[in-house]
Amino acid sequence: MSDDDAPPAVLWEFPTWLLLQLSQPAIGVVAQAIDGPDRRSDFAVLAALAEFGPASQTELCRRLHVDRSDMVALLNHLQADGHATRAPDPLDRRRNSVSLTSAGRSHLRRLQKNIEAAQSEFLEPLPPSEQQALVKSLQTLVAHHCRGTQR
Amino acid sequence: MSDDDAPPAVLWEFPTWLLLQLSQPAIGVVAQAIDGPDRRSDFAVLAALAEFGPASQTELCRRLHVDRSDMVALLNHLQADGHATRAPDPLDRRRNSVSLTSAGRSHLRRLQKNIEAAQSEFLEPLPPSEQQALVKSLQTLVAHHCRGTQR
DNA sequence: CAAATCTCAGCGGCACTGAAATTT
DNA sequence: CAAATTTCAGTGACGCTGAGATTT
Repeated sequence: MSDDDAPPAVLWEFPTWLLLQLSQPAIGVVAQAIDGPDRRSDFAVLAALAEFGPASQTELCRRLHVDRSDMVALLNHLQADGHATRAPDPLDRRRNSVSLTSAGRSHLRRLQKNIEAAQSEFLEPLPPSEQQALVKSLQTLVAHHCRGTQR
Repeated sequence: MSDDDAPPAVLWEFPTWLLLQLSQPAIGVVAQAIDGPDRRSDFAVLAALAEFGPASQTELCRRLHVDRSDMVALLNHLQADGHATRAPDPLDRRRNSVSLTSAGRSHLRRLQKNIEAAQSEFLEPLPPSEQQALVKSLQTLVAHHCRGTQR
């Protein structure tokens, strides 16, 4: 009987350990929600393009904390799926101007609905007041710890 | 001026995204605290052995949510460093009885002090009451989402 | 010329799978 | 025999680095 699978008590008090434990469920619940060949950051890229308009790859990297190399692969996929386009920026031809296609826009809407449902599912064990407080605390920590971690 | 590196507003409301953003800082602050060749799960293994006594590899996997293959590599390192030993379990010779050495025990003490400091640093942007509430909420989510995810 | 942007090749840690060897 | 345990080989996503090509 009993907790043969209980983790050491020390870990249970370490927020960084709890957080890492939750990474996998967080990835899983979202992966299940998007239920397709999409990478996890596809939605983030589409959302950034929708909110801020066409952007260079470097700007997307800055906004989303994604590595420049990974952004290349990400956009290769989005482009192959017809969700985004790359065009040389006439103002600075070193840059690619990345734009959302109309197919990409509707794909984004679909993804957003599913991912929002996944968020609710993820927070479901907490009462609403704790849900709000948790999100607020996480926002504070992200704002403090995720500053200029990209190049 | 202004927020040229602001993420899309939608993401900012997604707890799973916030959580994933915090993974890297969480890993970083702990990595800096242990400041050595230790893998991130070394401390967890040592703590489990200290709290529950000698255990089989499968039991450690269950407790720590670590894959059986990764546990092999983990113990190879701990054994090479003289922090843990493997001995065939006389009661069931399929099992290895993994034990903490005295060197491992003192290594654990040193690690724990440093990692506890890292936790404080990680939570430092939050007022103490929010720190407590956050840990409590994370514990609830882990308890709910991390059930039998191992084999 | 130096600096910025994009691309590609590759590395290392990590979570995981499948299969073999041993033992119950 | 089936099932459990450990081990190894290999896969794939991910974060990252270094170097080359192009443009400013």
